[in-house]
Amino acid sequence: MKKTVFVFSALIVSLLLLFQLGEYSFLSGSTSFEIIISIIALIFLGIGLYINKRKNQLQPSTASINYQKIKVLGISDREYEVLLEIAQGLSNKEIGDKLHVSESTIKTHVSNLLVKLDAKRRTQAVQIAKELSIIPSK
Amino acid sequence: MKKTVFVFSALIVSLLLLFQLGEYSFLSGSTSFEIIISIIALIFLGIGLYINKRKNQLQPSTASINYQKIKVLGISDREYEVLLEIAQGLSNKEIGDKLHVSESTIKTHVSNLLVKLDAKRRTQAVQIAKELSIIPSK
DNA sequence: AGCTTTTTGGTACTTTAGTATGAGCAGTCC
DNA sequence: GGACTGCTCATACTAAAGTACCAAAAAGCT
Repeated sequence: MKKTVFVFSALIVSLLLLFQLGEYSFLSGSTSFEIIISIIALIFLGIGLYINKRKNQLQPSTASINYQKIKVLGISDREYEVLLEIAQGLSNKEIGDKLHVSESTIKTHVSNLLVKLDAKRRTQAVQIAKELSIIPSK
Repeated sequence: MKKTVFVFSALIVSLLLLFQLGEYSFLSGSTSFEIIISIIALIFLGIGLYINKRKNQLQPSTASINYQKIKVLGISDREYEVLLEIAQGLSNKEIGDKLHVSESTIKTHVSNLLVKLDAKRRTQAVQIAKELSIIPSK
């Protein structure tokens, strides 16, 4: 991928040089115009790619969560919090400690989550939740 | 790869068109210079963002698995198979049926995996494995 | 062939997960 | 104020998951 980009970039640059040095620029009689166009084109291409990089770096964590689907499934705020902790691999006891409630409460939440996500196990619930993009995939 | 070639081909073509347009506008006298510049800027910004999108769509699925790390951790082929099934949310019994071995065998594999991945639970093992990029994140 | 690793399987046991049911409490909605 | 929803917690139970330890084929390596 990177090599291809580099090769084509080099191709474009050489094309520009050809226009500059070749007969085309002679016929048009306007040497400076193409230079300006090229520079602007490259600058804005660079800007587009920069936004790309920015987005790529931000998205994996933010990765558009489908809040609409959470509502449709009837998952409450607290249940969703528990779901996130399950995805982190915590036990019911650990989640209870983290959210300052008893293990019993977590068990209730988990049980409700399994029904709402149509899962048999917490591992399956996590998989389904990621498939539905209601929790980040990493 | 093919898409990248296509994108850059389109880029070159649009460059040629712009030169043509530039030539024409100069010959015809005084077409607004700023408008041409703006159009060029927008087109190339669009191209940059298009490359962005393609990259974003390709990466999650291709998401290079770190086979090196699997070896370093000493995870065997069979253990890795089991790990993938765990990530899919299957129970030990279900994995056993799928791989045509007993539940006991799967338990042994899982136990070994937990040690090698330094996890306490299978959910945590999945999380760690995804963090280390040794299994796909979705 | 001899050695090592992997894969397989078992028993016995502890721990965690999940189900079913009931119940109290706070806030919201007519 | 009653109905409703969400959050909390408990008990009692069943079902998985996980540990520890052992052992024997199967496959790889030298």
